[in-house]
Amino acid sequence: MARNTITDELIIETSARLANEVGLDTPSLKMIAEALDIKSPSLYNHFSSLGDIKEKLMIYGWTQLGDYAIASTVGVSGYDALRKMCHAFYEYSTKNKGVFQAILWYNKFKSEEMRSATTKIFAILHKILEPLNISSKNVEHIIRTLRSFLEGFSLLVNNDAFGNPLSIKKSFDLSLDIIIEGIKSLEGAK
Amino acid sequence: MARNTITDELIIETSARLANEVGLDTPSLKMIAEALDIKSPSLYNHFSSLGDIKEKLMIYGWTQLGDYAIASTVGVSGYDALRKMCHAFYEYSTKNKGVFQAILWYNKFKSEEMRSATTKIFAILHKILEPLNISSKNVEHIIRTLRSFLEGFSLLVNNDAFGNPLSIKKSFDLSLDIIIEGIKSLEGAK
DNA sequence: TGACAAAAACTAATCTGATTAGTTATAATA
DNA sequence: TATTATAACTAATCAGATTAGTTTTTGTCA
Repeated sequence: MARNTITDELIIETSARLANEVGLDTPSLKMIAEALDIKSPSLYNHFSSLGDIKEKLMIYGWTQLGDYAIASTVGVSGYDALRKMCHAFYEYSTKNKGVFQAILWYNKFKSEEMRSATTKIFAILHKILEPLNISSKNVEHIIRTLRSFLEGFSLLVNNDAFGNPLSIKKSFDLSLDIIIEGIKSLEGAK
Repeated sequence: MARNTITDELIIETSARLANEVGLDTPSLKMIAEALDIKSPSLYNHFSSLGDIKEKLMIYGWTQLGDYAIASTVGVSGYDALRKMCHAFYEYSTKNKGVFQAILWYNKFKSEEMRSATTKIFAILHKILEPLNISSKNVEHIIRTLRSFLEGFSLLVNNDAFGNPLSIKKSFDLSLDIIIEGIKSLEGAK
């Protein structure tokens, strides 16, 4: 062993902070190294490339986002829990823009590590949705609907893609109303 | 004037093709120049930087996507038109992955050119939604819902972010059902 | 028709940042 | 205390974007 002040975790946390401050594409090995007070080639003792760091950042992000979303559902259930979780997702994504950018690169088939970083949050989503009288074959589809909306909305907000005259919060709440009412009426009709 | 075989448009079209083939982040000035059979510094006679090219690609993408989406609604109206337009959006986005990646960078406040590239499609969306008995103050919010869902879903598909056991087409159609039913029931209740 | 001026292409050079090679220092452990 | 693996360092390489300066082309106008 040798000087072990700098851990892999510390590097990822530092990269996350920098990415949130300046955007994901911007932090270079140089910036990360400087923030840690080492020289950039030393980072190769921990990661194989800048791309590798970004990938680990994605996994770190999913884990954090998952924990945060799950924590938000404590003590509630049903559609209330679903709403809380969506709000938590949105909050995390817009307060951690750089990490969220990394999260968007998620590719289910890339590695076991990636899949497992998202297992928990999917399991909780299932637990929330299953008692709601939704046909089990539709639960999986509905999770895709929610995910698409949440990632899309957060991305648009982070990019200032919405015109400003209209409240973003109202758009988000109304969107959730629409989706939840849509689920109810569709499943009621079944 | 001088040798005018290579136009700005040709450069953007070539970049679009390359981006769709290898991903937006990948095409370098070198690749673009090689595809056009010129040297990379010559590109600076047309664009100020690689970032500039990507921005023009975004505008090109929004224009193409807009035209394609609008064309899809010819001869239909109401929720049918809405569905067609959504399908067209999805189709374009997943068949032009690189350009779609650029489209995601859209920032409403960045330039007049960008705003105007999206004016047409928003105008048509308004025309479709307004006769549907939706309160006018909600039309704008609902457009945000749709946009979020469409961009999010396409992004997830392009990244192979969905597990495969389940049909993506069914997810998309069910999602549209949910959103449309949600709009109806919400507006009916008003 | 022929010379000019603007535009576009070229080559050569610079700069930055990622990555690799090879060396040195440190800390755990036997 | 000597060994050894690891992590950090410096120096070097490489690639790609960008800039500087030069040459070529072509539409235009006298």
